[in-house]
Amino acid sequence: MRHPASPPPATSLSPTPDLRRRRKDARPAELAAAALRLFVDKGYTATRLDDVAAAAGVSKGTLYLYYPGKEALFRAVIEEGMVAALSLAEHEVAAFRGSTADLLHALLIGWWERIGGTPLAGVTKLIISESRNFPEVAQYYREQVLDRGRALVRATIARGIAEGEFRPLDVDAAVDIVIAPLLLLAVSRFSLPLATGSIAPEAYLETHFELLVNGLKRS
Amino acid sequence: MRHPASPPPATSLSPTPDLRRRRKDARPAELAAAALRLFVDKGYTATRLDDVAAAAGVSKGTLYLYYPGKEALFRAVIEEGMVAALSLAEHEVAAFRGSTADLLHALLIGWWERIGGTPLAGVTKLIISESRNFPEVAQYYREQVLDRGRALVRATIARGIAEGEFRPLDVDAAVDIVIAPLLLLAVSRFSLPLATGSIAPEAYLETHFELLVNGLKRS
Amino acid sequence: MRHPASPPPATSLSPTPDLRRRRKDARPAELAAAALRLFVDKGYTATRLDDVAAAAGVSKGTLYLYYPGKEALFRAVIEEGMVAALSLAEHEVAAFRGSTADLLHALLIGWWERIGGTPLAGVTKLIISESRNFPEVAQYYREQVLDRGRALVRATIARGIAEGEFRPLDVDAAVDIVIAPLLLLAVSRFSLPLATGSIAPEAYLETHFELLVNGLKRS
Amino acid sequence: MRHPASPPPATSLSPTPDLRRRRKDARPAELAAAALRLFVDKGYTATRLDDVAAAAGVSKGTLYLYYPGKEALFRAVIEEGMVAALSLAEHEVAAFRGSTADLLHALLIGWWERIGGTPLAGVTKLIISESRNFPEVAQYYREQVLDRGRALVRATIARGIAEGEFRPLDVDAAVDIVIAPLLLLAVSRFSLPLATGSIAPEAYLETHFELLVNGLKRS
DNA sequence: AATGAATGAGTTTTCATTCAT
DNA sequence: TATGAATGAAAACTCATTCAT
Repeated sequence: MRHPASPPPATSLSPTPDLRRRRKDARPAELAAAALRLFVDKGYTATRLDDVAAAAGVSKGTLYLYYPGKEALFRAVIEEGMVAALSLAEHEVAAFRGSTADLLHALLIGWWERIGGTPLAGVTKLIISESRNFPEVAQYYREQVLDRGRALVRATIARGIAEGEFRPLDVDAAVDIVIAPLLLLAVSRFSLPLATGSIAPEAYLETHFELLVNGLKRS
Repeated sequence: MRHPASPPPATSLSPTPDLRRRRKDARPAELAAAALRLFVDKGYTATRLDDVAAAAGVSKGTLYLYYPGKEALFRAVIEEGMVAALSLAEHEVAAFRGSTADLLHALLIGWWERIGGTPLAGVTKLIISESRNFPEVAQYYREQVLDRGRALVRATIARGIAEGEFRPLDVDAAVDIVIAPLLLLAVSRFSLPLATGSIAPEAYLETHFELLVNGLKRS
Repeated sequence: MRHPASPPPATSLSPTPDLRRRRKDARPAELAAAALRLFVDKGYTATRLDDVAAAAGVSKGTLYLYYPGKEALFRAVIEEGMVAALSLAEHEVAAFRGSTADLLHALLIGWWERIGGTPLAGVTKLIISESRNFPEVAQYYREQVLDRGRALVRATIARGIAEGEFRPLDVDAAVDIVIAPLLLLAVSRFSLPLATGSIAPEAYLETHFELLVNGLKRS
Repeated sequence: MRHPASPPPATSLSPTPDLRRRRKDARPAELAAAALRLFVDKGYTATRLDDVAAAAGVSKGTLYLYYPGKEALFRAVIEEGMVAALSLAEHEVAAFRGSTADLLHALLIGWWERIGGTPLAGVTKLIISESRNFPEVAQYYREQVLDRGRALVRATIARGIAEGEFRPLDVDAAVDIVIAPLLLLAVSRFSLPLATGSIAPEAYLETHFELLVNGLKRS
């Protein structure tokens, strides 16, 4: 604890209060979160910046204090959050001890908890809808999210084959079969129920896992 | 009334009446095809009717002779083609004689030939992107396309179980697992390669089928 | 008069009436004229395209049918009219027969009639005000208008010296002294009366000429 | 009340009070100088107060501590400096002893040294560009600067005529001819080289003077 | 039927001004 | 005094829709 006799240095040069500072620091993320919600719901072009501002509780002009324009806001929305979630998953896979089936199960559950069941899942719909209009952003997403996610699943399946737990098969194709239902589940949350005619996401994932493993497992 | 056997006299004021008639009859479909291409590529809101008209080789005003507005054009794009393809599939399934695995295989191949590999596949991306903005259209698509397609797959799996070819399992969830890779494949053609990192669609479908059956089949 | 038996060829392919065509052809010049008036009066930035459209009697959107944006309108305003007037003057100078003093007088009068006394004079104020904001346009104006105009005066003075009518002097500097009052007169019409405290432009030009010649003429 | 001989104790809460005071007193002039530079370069409307503040090294809010708004800043820019320079010239003319030609020469040189060659010359371009948007400011400038400057030249020419050094002529028109090249020279420094195609300002002024006098002087 | 010029409501973006700190 | 985050009115530009021809 600081000695009571020493007053805090009166820095007259930095009178900016903490409250304002904290607000300013949090703004970009708040704005991006509001934008994500609306972009995912209505699409990029159909979303008005007026609405984004209103959803974030600021005026239209304030948006431009933090992002130079609508497209920059879009980039921020795509390039945020997802990458952090992936890094976490990569560490977990590296540290996992147990059967490959359990690892695969952990991957599915982890995906749901940190991506599929969160607002981040909307990014999937957004990137599907807008990739043609933003090729560089799509490129970034592909390299930093899709390819890394696919590598994670590929390593897991390869591990299962190497250890004799899974039968030999076309690993790349299997990766797609693992991933496809996840992506559809994510997209379904923000559009039509393309997947999961009626069942809950958790049950859906369990069935997916069960089918997968019984298909992959050496009979 | 015109006599059926006598062709209309080709006056200089109405040259090539047949050609124009044929052209006129084909117009709506041509316009819808052009609109589909652009809607799928850029999204509904970002597509300008100017561009649709140009792509169809007509003037902007002409669009309004065939469709009352942009939204009507969108409805036409969604509500056309897909339903016909489904009816065909329904008849084929009903008439199929052979193992259920073969039927499932025929379904996947038929889907690719009549939907997945054609411009119609773009409707899938379009519905994902725009369903929130057009709830009634989404409702129509769900009932007339998704539900009927899912019913087809469900009947097939149920047939396999009933005949002892497949092991008993949660049929509804299995339907999703069957369908998800198809939808992702369709969407991938018009956005990012979400599925099929590198392999050809046909090989992708074969692997999907192989994995499915070895997972479904009683071991 | 056309023979009554020969009907005008019914070109069903070009139903565009002359009236509309004539209107469309005249539009760019009408818009540029309105823009010139407002740009000169208020300045480029302070002029609203809404006002330009209103002054031209069209809607805002119509402007964009003829010019891709505000800057293009500015370019058109600067790059039109002045050059044609200059070409005319160049021909007149080349064809002139008479004393150099008379030629100089004709130049001043001709300038007033075709530029200084017309709306074109406003371009001078406009280019002064905006040249820093539009370097390429300024470059064009300098080469196509200023330099050519200056060359005209220079040739005239050189002619006078060569024929012994004027005394030898620094021709380039003299050119500026000839031109400066003209430019100020033009600018004065659209801003403050920088020149011509009170007298009429014609009298102003006559005095300018008289002073010039009595300064140039061999005493 | 503070004793005049004892300087204020330099407390840690108000460091460098003298410097700050001096800074504070100089602020309005510093701000006006920065504003002049930018207004002249880009025009009044196209200049952002953000940029003025940045150029003066203060924050945007600080501007409003010294001027109530953008227009007030414009007024200050116009109404400062020029008047002082004129008063000086008026005194010099009144006290001048020598030939009228020498006086005229001194006027031209003095103008260049105290106005034409300094940032003040920019005011000329600014007034030309903006007079229509600020009629009262233009009125002030006309009365306090233009009319007084013109009176100075008029008195000089009249003196020459009265003393038999110049031939009789229309004095008002002659004033314009004297002034026009100066104004153009000033404007040229901040826009296109309307005057002085290539020569240096000093040589330009000397030629102007020589031409003028040889035109004014009794032959 | 077909055209395409014209419209004006709607959207993005800018910036003078305010005000809490 | 000084700051700079926040505002919102205003301006450039777009595009679905209309309609005279």
